[in-house]
Amino acid sequence: MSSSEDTGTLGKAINLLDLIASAPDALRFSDLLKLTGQPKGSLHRQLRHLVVEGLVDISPDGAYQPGIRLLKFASRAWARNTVRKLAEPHMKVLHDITGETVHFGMLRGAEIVYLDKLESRQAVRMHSQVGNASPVYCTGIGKAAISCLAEDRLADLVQQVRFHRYTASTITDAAALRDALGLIRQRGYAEDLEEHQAGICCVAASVVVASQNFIGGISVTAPVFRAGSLERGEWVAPVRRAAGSIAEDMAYGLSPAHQDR
Amino acid sequence: MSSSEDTGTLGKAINLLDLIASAPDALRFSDLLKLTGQPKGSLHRQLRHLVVEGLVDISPDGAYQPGIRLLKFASRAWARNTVRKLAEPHMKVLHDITGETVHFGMLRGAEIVYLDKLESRQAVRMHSQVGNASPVYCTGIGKAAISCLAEDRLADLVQQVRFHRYTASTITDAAALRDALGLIRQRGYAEDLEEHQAGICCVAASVVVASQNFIGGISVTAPVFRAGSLERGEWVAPVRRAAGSIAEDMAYGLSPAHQDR
DNA sequence: AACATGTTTCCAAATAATGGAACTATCAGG
DNA sequence: CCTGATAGTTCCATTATTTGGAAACATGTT
Repeated sequence: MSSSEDTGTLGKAINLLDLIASAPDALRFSDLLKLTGQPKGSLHRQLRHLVVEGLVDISPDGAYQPGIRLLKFASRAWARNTVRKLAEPHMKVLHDITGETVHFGMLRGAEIVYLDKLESRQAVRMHSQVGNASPVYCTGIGKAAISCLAEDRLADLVQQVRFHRYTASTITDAAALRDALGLIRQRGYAEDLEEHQAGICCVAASVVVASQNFIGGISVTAPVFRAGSLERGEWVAPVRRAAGSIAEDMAYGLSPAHQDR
Repeated sequence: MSSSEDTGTLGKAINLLDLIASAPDALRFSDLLKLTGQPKGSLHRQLRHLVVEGLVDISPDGAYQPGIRLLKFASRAWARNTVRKLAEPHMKVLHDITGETVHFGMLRGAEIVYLDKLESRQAVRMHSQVGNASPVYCTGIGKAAISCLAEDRLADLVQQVRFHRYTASTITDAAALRDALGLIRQRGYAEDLEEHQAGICCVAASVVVASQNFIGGISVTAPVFRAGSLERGEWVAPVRRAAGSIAEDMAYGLSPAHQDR
């Protein structure tokens, strides 16, 4: 099918895990049976394997949900991630300038995965955002990131997107998305004006380092009452500067000249 | 071997992932070759599958590390985890009483995985603890948790443990661990007196709900200069109370229908 | 240029996954 | 207490996948 390499048994298992992780509600065996269309025997075996390995847990009411063993893996993934470490100081600078929430994320499939977040008040729990995956078409970082893709890859990606109307302003079709991307390319930055969450908007710029196959972005997010067009206008330059610095560090800091550890 | 069920291909892949995630340094292909003892062909294929699935990323210098796709999975696992949600208010109470860092974690294999953390100052990044896995024998929660195990299961677990001396006070053999557990059972709470990190100690109590196969604990952690025997003595009752409340909520709150497994 | 080290590809043999069907458990209603 | 419906589990011959040795390929070193 389409462009995905075959990963055999593992791929099937992870697809199942993804299904369980992506579902809005907890799924029972029979829900999964319908969703996957697999025979009972196969599905049951796959689930048992996932459960034994700790990638899936069975909740007290018999529903399947992502397992807590994943926390350990993710904790290591985050701690090791060089890109994130490298971006951190630039996020701080941007955060100091704007005083608003700063996000850093990267493209993964047709979603943006948030790698880090800096918030003025640390009231909101970190896990509520880091690791979260949001659709490309309704986030500033998402649109900024894919505006840099080559046409063939963009076409592939757009085809994968399943549009969902989160708010009245959400982009809900490919044509509108392409229009938006045109404007973003022209301006050099992206905005999300309450397209994902009502009352929240952001200014974002892409961070793309072709040599490392990295496609992502950085953004400043704020509630609408603190982010009128005036404020957003003031954020554009700092956001772009931060994005540029991160890309530069990535391209430069990790070249042959630099020694690791 | 020993007591683990067979999970075929998936199990092998996840073992490999665990190896990559658990290593203190980034591993290259040949490191993994030595560690796993597998033939090149097989290892390469397994790694490729993990990489394609996003469970493993290849860093710019060619080393393998846990993939950022795991962040998404873990983020969901954390958000969905009913036990954690249920424990949160009791953690808050304990945190208000003591003013010190509160941890909540559960047993997974021979390790304690931290499910949540409340800190007076949110200076330390959350991912630095949540999802972290620490050995049972040198953490308060770990010792409290396993002090409640039945003898046969405890024996199994102790056999899995590979003791490592983190500090001068670390328990480094099974006999000493069993002694410590005896005292913990007698007292009804556990302490970690700089056994994992120099300068850090904690008071912990177990949270065990047999009907839900949950084994874990809650703890108050502080630097030694703020946690003398006087202060620790004052924490014992609140910690035990919090542990008891969580266990109670778990036993009552979640079972309209009694499930067995 | 020759070598050592690290990585990828290939394919017949060995092994594991597949999925249909039969079986068991649980529950609601009469 | 029985009956049928829904949910979950086990079994096993067939089929597809993983396995691992060997050889090719790449890259950096003396």
